[in-house]
Amino acid sequence: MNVGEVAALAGVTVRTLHHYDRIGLLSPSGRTAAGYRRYSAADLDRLHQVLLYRELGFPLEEVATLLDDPSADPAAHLRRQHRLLRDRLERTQAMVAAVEKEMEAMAMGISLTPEERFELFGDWLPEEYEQEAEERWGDTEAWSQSQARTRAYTKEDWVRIKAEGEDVEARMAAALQAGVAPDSPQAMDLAEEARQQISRNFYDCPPEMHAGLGRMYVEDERFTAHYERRTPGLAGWVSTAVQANAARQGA
Amino acid sequence: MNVGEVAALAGVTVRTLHHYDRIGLLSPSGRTAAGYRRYSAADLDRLHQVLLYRELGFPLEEVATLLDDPSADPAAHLRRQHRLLRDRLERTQAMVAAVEKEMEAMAMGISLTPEERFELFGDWLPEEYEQEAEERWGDTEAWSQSQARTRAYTKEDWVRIKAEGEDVEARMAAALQAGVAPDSPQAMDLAEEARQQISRNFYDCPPEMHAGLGRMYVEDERFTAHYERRTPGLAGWVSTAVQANAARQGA
DNA sequence: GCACAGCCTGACGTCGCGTCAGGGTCAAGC
DNA sequence: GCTTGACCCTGACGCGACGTCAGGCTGTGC
Repeated sequence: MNVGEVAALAGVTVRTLHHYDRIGLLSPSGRTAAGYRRYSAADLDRLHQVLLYRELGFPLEEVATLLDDPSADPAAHLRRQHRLLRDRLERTQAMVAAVEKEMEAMAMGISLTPEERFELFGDWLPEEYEQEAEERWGDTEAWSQSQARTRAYTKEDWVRIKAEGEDVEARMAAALQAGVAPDSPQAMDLAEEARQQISRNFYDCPPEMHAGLGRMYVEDERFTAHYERRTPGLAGWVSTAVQANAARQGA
Repeated sequence: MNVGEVAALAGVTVRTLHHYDRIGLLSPSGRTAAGYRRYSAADLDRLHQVLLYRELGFPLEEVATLLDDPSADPAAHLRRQHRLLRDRLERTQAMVAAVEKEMEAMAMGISLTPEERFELFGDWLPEEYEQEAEERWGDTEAWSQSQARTRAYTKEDWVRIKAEGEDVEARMAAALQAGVAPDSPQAMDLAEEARQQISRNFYDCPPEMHAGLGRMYVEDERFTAHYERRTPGLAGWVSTAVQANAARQGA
């Protein structure tokens, strides 16, 4: 792909891509004879990561070191991005609540003190700090353990993990065909097994998050197709089971 | 207050305040004989607005015109901030969902297409655009009408509005003392009346938002005190009634 | 074969501050 | 009354992440 196409796809300007090339953050993997930049699928992948981290407030130099860190596999990036995004979500919710509070205070004729108003800004570590905390977290045992966990997978590990996943999926398909209701305890147990498998092998997946994934299984055709290829109706069955299981866990 | 104190309170640097002074965005209302900047409560108020709009991605110059616009009263700013924050909330939720989708895709061995990955960035109007849309919205009839609505209040209007609020509160207190259950239809009707009053006189307050306010009545001592001063137990009663009413409306 | 969109490389401009430098101010303690 | 150390002032330069020309080459549809 040429710069213009990439820029349009990613929602950035051509100048931005030039800039990323110049500073070595994202150099296209090829050039035409005339010197035109040519971006590969892998380049797009990297650009995606860059834009995510950039939106999360990281300076570009920092982004480069993050992405070039050989000890960070894709799963590690996803985990970090997920955590940072959830932090941001919390912060935004707090700000919405604060504004609603002010609205209500106005309607009731109460006036808030400056301290109350600045609460959000005061004890808020600006986004730069997030990465600092992130770096510190990065050195913690739990983190590096979980990181080491996925990184240390050998080819055989992957085969085993794949097989585990296959196994649960097959048992779900069998249950569906045997007429087991997706909100039955048996189905929920299978869903729970799948959840724990994800948590063990990939990333921490609390019930609430698993419920979100369950919804996606029927909303996103890619995932629907994955299940439907095995057995028609399986996507919906798994989706319901996963959500029922999450509800059972109190999510 | 001196610059240092203000900076500490607001979570910004002294240099930032100097900068805002230089560009005329926020000039302290006074100086000491020695030239020290002295910030009043009104200055703090303005700083608060500045920081909010800044965090929402507005360039400082834009912030200045927004805040100096004589046709925008405090309520108008709150409404705008509320809308922008809710947009941001939605966007962040979408990003969280996207990352979770990628995590799951990885676990399932599916790989997403670049188009899917860039969806978020593609059709997303970067925050600058928000203000543009905002400005366009700003010229729409509905908006200027509602803006004119609050701005046009005379002193008598305020007295009337205050009286309206007093009236509903008094009837709520009476209901409480008469032993009316806060989740009874009668209580919910009073809550609904209060909600419509807010929507009429101040800002659009859908049931869902009203429910959030209801929670605040018991969580925030300022609002709790407002109700408890009138009648002990009223804060909790109103809170329950408001939330029950919101639930009744399907929120 | 030519118009016109798209690509290239400098190079300078901008925004929102960070970071000195060089010097006055103020409250506390001796 | 004098020092000391924290706090304040005004320039002035620097920086990150691009925006915005300028001047010139490339690729394609008619």
